[in-house]
Amino acid sequence: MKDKKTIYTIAKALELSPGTISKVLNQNGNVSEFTRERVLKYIKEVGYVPAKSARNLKSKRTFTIGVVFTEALNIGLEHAFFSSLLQHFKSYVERFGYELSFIVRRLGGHEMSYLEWCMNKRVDGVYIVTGNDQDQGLIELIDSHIPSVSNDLIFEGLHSVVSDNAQGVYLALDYIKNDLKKDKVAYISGPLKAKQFQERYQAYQAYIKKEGWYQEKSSVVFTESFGDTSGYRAVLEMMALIKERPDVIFVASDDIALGVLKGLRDLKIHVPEDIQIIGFDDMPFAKHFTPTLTTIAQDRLNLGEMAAKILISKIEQPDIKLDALTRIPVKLIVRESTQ
Amino acid sequence: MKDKKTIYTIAKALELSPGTISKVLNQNGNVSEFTRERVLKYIKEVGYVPAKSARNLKSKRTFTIGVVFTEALNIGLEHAFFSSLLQHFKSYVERFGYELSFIVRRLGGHEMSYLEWCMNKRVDGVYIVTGNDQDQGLIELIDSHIPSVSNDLIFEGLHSVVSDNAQGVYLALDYIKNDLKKDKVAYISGPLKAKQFQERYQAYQAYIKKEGWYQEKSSVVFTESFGDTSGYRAVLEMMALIKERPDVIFVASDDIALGVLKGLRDLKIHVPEDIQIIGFDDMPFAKHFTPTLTTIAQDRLNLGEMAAKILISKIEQPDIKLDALTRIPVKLIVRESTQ
DNA sequence: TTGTAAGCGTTATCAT
DNA sequence: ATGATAACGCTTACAA
Repeated sequence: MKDKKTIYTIAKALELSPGTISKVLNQNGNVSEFTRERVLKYIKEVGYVPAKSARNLKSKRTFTIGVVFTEALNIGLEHAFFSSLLQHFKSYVERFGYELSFIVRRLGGHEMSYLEWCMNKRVDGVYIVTGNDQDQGLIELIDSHIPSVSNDLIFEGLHSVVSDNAQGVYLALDYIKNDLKKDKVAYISGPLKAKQFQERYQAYQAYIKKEGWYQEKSSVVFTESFGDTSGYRAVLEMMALIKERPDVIFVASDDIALGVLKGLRDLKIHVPEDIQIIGFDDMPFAKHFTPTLTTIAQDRLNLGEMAAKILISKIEQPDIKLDALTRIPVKLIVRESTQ
Repeated sequence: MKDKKTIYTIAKALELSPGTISKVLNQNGNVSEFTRERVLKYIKEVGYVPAKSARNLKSKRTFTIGVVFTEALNIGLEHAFFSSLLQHFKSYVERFGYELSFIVRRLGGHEMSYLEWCMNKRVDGVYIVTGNDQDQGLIELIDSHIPSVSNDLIFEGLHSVVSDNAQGVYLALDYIKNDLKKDKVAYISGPLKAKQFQERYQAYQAYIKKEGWYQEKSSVVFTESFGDTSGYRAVLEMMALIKERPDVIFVASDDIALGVLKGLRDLKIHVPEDIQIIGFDDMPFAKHFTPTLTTIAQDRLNLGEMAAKILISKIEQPDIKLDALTRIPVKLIVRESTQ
């Protein structure tokens, strides 16, 4: 086992002072190009890496980003869509030397708010993978001076990186119109308390209105919650109440669409022969549904990486101003549930 | 914003010395019960939490566990089964004040081995969610003095917490024999380079032999890899070569079983009418397969938590000896793919 | 351009 | 039982 290396041992080996080593490590201060090279070379040679704890202690920076993964759903990492965002975010920030730390509500026996936690841990920034916008603690956090970014919530004062929901809805509806040549469509939405479902619903309404497509009261159903069970209930309700059976049902998320598919199967309504289905998200499993699901693919890689990029720039260049909302384009993936 | 709290501010407020505060925080040293209570109460009141970086710097402990998530599969958090283990592990260790940090191979521009990383970060222990047992770097890490535990790999010198694979195989085969009343069975195995697949295969062989069940050469097929694509190929191969069509195919993992289901569908072989399928794992999506999958459920909660528990005790009581292998019972979940 | 030295907030070892 | 004080390994003025 190699013995412990510190800037002192390095300084001694190179007959320099610790301060100088520190300067080359932090690429600031004045160091001659020659010394710089020499130090860098030696460091690489012996595989030295600065002790984070010491650096953090002194510099008040931790190179750590706090992650908010809402506990409402309480499935955390098991949720495929958000895990995927997190995965991409993580890979990106790691390239810049940051690491992630999940924000936990209790530390050392003391129950604490998000903000308290972040201040105690001295995270450099906060990444909200998914959160609950009713959560006062979250709002307090967002309103604080700590840089933050979200891949989910959208609201005042928070920088969000989200999919272009309106574009997604138009893509789906254009496809129904131009390729499927249908115009009797129904819509199953997630709960409107989520801003993203609001956006999708508004776009849907706008499109329908513009095209003057047939709609009846039950052509739109809102689910109570987010999972497939909600979708199952919603489609049963819709089929029970609707007068003219739609040609296509557009479902606001794949999770919900999974339940819709199941509901239709139980009703002996065939997909895509009797009714065609289009989802939204392209969650990893959508391609394994039976039938495989046509859907609007969110660009998870881009969502996660863009959020990472923005957060890092907010941390490292606090002065530059950024737009509060970044939209990531989506695209249509055609599979078996439409034809 | 409350002002920053340190043991100094606390000491001052309570008219004590910083050292005393430190002592009560660390439950060691001599502090009168009275002072203890007083400090504890005050700390809770103002929501103080020790600055980790300072503590780490001084104590050489980080209360951090390094996580190895093999890069071979390269899907990391997106893999539902392992994410789930990680999630449970995480929840458990957090209750004891530990946090997780993913082991990354390059830090600050320097490419490094697992062991180097762990030493530099000074993690207290290592958790291998999933790893590649060919990986020299991993082996070096395991052989080091750093406490470690695995939920996947099994080998010399490593403490593993894994499912009782043999029990799982017996459960499935007993079910086939006693409930399904069948005895013409085939087996699709994952690659034997994974120890867990070895165990399952051995148990299968032993059972078949004991019962004297019919087997031909193609009654067992090994996939090349882990995903559903492998399963698809394997079942096509099996169906092409096998002489007497089996009543039941037992598949060594749900991931692979997904592909098997798809393969059979393409072959117009109905499940469960023509052939019944039993998987292994009970990954979160198995209940959404079409048909839903009968499978051997691994107890993910228990696997993750037991690994956590063991690792913490190895860290905190290095002297006590533990068995090198902990088996977690599995159970049979009957769904639509058998009848 | 480089060296010196004072912290950063803890813990741990001595004194008291 | 409590209080001073010296590390821990780094950053950052400031001095040389």
